Amino acid sequence: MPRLRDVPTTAAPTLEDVAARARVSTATVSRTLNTPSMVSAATRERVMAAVEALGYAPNFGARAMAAKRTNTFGAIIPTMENAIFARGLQAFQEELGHNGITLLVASSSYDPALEEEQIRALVARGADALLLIGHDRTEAAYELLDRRRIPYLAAWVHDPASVRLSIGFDNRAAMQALADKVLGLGHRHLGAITAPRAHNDRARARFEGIEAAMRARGLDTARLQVEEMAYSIENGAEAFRRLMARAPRPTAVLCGNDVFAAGALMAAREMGLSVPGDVSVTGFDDIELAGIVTPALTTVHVPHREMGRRAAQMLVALCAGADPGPSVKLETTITCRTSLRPPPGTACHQTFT
Amino acid sequence: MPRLRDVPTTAAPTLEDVAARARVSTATVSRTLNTPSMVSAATRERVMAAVEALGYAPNFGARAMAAKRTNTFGAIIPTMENAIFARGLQAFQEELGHNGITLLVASSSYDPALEEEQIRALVARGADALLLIGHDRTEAAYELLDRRRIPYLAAWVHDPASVRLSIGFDNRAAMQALADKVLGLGHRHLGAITAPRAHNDRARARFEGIEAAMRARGLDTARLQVEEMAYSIENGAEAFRRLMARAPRPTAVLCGNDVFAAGALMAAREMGLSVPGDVSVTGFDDIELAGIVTPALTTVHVPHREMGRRAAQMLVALCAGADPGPSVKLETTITCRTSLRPPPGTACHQTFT
DNA sequence: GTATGCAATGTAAGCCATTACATTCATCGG
DNA sequence: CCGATGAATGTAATGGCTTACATTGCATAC
Repeated sequence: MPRLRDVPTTAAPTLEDVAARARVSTATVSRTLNTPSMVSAATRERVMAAVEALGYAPNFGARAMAAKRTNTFGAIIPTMENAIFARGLQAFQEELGHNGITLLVASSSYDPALEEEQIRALVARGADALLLIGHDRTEAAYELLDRRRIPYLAAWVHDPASVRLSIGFDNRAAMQALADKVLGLGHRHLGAITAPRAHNDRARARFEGIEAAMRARGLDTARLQVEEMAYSIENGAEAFRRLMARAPRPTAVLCGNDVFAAGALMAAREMGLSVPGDVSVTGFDDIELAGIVTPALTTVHVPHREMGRRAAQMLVALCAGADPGPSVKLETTITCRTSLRPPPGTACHQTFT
Repeated sequence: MPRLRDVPTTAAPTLEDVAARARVSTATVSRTLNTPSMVSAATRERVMAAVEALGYAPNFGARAMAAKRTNTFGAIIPTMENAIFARGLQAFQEELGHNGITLLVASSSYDPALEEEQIRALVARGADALLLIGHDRTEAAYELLDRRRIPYLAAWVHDPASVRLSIGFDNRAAMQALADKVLGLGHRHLGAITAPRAHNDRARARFEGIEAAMRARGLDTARLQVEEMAYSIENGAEAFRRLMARAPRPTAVLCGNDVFAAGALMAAREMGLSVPGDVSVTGFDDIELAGIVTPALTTVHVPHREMGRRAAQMLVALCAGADPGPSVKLETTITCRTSLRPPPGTACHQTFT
């Protein structure tokens, strides 16, 4: 049986160890590491050699305590279980990386109390700034952030009514545009699958977008069949089944996101329903999944990467005391794939792209 | 235009502030928070009231420095871009939560140098223990961990040849079983899509599993067509296209994971190839995606949640100085869906479940 | 040659919580 | 009624780093 090499245990080397080895003061070592320009080239070399030899890595806690900043940002997203926030967050992280900033991520499970707790935890950990999703959170959370003057930014939303700095898109208008397209194809019996709207402004706005589209065409929003469930593929499937059991049966189901829509497609297949032959399905977000499922989803495309990148830039500016500029509104587009078509029984020559 | 409420800015309250307000010493406050049983009920109440009133949260850095532990574990996974590690990590995190431990996650992009850097960063941040994926990493990384006596655990692998503690499954045997099933159906021209094997023992083992299955049936492994690319849907599609251009064209493509397989299915559809009519495709991991794509993937099911949960238990034990037990080998199974069938031209009455 | 300024480096005061050790005080046995 | 005991609390050292301020030494200007 193989044996582990014996490695001598060593306490973590400290600044002092490095200083002793390089025969300088701890201040010089610190400067070499943080503001190299303040140190002569010869000294710098000697210090770096010592750092190298000792495998020195600064103790984070000590550094944070002394410097009062950590070069760490935090992000709290509702969930990591699906890819909805993955791409945006990836871009956010990359951009932070270019600025020498580390990202700490936490998830709140769409629960305001948990989000507040996570905010507290990240602040205690010394996060210099926070990226949050949407505007819906507890009063206490806002108070904490404002009291401590922690810069923060709400992403994934653009709500003209809010004073808080944000970067995102108009969820309501985006969904309204999609719903209008659906109605334009002749659909009159719509179903909607939405996430719980209580603490989720994005879900609320998207849902209102559907209602707005209907009202704009003089349709009674009471005709809209609704299922409200937590985001998940399985729930999307379940909600779809329920909608198909309603009377009148919807000819188009608008899903609050692509994950729901993927579940709906699965359920449709199981029920022997053809999409888009018997019923149309739309998504929202245009995550990778949307292009993979069969039929590929017609959905709202969101510029996730740009949102993440620019969010990072704004927060960095904010932290530096610079002007981050006003809230940013990004444009969404509708990505037309194959899951949306006119309702059954519509003349074939009708255009529907 | 709405205006922000004016919130009085306050520096973060410290232990001393709390102590002053509760008219006790800082030691008593600390004890109230960490070992409440050592404090009288009356004092405890007074202290907690002060904590509440001030919105006090202990400064993480200071605590880490004084206590020499952080109740924080770290995990470094190769990627967050797809769901491969999501479920296992979720379970890991949940189990840690039950033990009052916070999880910090970093990703290495399958790059050993970056992983080493991340390890260093997490250690500097005071991680009490680390969860790592696989056994392939730099000598320096191992040395660092051993020197500092940071408990760590390799997950997603079970390699009998390694001394290092691990929890996972036998990637080689699992893939061999699947490949054997494919060969058993009559396929003789196999294609493989693998992740870069250089620094990835899981990818290597899975690939060797295919070769082993072929050898066990007396087949020449030279007949195996290989494409090696980084994990991604698009790369899976590209690799599949290339394999289909080879002669002889494979009748079954074994993918290193479900993400590749999803890409392969997409490419097949674009090329007008029927799966599994013209060509079979298999995955690995059985992530949610596997059941969603059309056709649904035949793949290797991995007990991700159990792996995550037990990994947490082992690391917690290790940290407590208790015996974590030996390395754990988990069993995988083959999940049969519809993407695998005998090669075209095979008699129809043949069983292939 | 002296005054001046500046670059390079050193000294030491914090930052905030934990905890070993010291102190206080009430209770109990004898 | 005294000393011993132990629960409750306080005192102060400690940890590793940054940075304001102090010092040094050299080049430049006059």
